[in-house]
Amino acid sequence: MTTTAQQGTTRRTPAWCLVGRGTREAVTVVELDADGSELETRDVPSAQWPEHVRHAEEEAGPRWVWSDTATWYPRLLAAGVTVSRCHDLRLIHVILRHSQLVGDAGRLREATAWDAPIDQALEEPARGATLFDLDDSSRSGGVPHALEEARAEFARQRTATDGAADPGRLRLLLAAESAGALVAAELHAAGIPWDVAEHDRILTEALGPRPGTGQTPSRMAEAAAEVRTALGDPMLGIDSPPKLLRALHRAEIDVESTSQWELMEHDHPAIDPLLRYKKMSRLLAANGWAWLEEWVEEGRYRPVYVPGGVVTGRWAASGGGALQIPRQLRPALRADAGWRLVSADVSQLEPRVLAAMSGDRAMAEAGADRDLYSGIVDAGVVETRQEAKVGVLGALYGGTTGDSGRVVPRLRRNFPEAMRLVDDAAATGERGGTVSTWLGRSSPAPEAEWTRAQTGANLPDAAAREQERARRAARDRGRFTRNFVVQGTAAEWALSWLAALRLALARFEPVPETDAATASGPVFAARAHLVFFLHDEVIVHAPAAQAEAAASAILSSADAAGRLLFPGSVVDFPLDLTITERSPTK
DNA sequence: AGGTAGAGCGCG
DNA sequence: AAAGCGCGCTCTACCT
Repeated sequence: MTTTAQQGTTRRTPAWCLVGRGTREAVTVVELDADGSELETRDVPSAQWPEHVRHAEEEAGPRWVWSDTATWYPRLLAAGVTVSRCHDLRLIHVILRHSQLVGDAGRLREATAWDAPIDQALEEPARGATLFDLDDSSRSGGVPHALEEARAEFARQRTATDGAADPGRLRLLLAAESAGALVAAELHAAGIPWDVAEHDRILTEALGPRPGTGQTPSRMAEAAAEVRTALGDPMLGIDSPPKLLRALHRAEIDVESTSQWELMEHDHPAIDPLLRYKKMSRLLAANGWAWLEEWVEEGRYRPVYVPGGVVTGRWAASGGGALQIPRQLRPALRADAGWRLVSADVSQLEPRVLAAMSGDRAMAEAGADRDLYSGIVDAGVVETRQEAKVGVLGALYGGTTGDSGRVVPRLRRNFPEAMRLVDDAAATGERGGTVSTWLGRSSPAPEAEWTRAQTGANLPDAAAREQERARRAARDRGRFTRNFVVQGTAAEWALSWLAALRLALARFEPVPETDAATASGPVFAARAHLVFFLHDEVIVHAPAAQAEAAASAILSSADAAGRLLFPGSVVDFPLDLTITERSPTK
């Protein structure tokens, strides 16, 4: 146990610092030993709280326990303070409440304020605002920020975790989830460096020059005119699917919907301009000039990331469609002068995760040190890389038709352990059961309506229609649980990767702040930092001199994540990594 | 007028 | 070519 001398007395450094809103205008900090016993409690005036945290970080680097990272951490970041680790009570509550690894969840399973769905709009702390300007109901859907409630919840969570079937595994998940919450707040604070001029250039090239308000860009208007001419309907409202569908039928184009994949199968002079129009219309609506004005400020795009926003454990995002930035606009993501973007994505993360979870040696070998799909071809399982890809995706998603349906049986013969794992997960889901990820995040129980339909369909007098509907619902749920175990474990791998990476980057020596990067704020203008995360992909914004070191950190963090989750596994997680000034379109 | 469902399409 | 999983966002149609 580390000790520090302070004012003549010897003090044990805390393993945990539980913080909560205390008395008026103060944050109460309860320092706890590793075993949870209290060392010291103090009130810190809220104005001095960031300084207190900075000091504690330098001294011991405790794990900060707080109600909700999205509430507490932005205030520290705004004051230029980062923390190494935390325990996010809100996110962890959700995991523990549902996890199959937790035998006796006690009161965690009861509906409480900790379960309230949160208002996902992360509020910027107003200038000079303190935690005391927030009452519990003002955001986070009523998650309690007061000390006593946080303390009681933390105790419940510790009991549940200590008594879990595999506490070590679960603790990894809780730590990774919390680290993700820190990353999410940091990504928002730093912002994505966004080149407005480049974005405008891409829009102008694709759509024509920016039109006046309410006007259609010229190239879109031209395509629309071509469509109307080709369909012989000069007044056609192309943006209305029902009207468009009727016009297509009048022109004897036999489609059931107006979606592009169906249109593409037909040969008619209206099709090409229509597809071009749709593409342009989408770009304009989702990421046009209005988007640019709304979302990019001082060269930074700051989406709100929502850790734990997806049942599988993936993040969601709100604000400008952060997870759907079209490839076309990737070049607008550009490093500041003198800085670089270090981009990395994992090749075939989900199938590799499946190989590791199931211990399928043949699948691990197919991916060893190379493209997994090519490896499946080389192993003689299928003829082409495309077949391998479609087959593997079919295995993960539950595809039964077309090429994927044809290839999956071959995968089942060649990769029996991997296929058994996903097939079992599907079977469990079809029965209404619960499945869990590698680290213990469990799937939600079926809706009452789903269960009712299954029970009803089993009654002797059930109508054939009812039975068919119930069977379809069962298969739908089976595909969901099949994918849940893999998608969810891949999310755990990615969180572990992020967690290791942010700690590695935090150890980089600060550089003198450059004018260029000051838009990222006091913490991030002085060293390499994460600016983007998308399921299996990260981008680090780094001073040119730190770019190589950042690349190494990304690689070694991926390695560490693999070893942490799957000790002894032969499965590797290769990255595609580039150092550029401008993000490549790929 | 205002809320919501569905279509459609972007991302992994 | 999509299919089979998970999302968010914008638009229109349709409801109260």
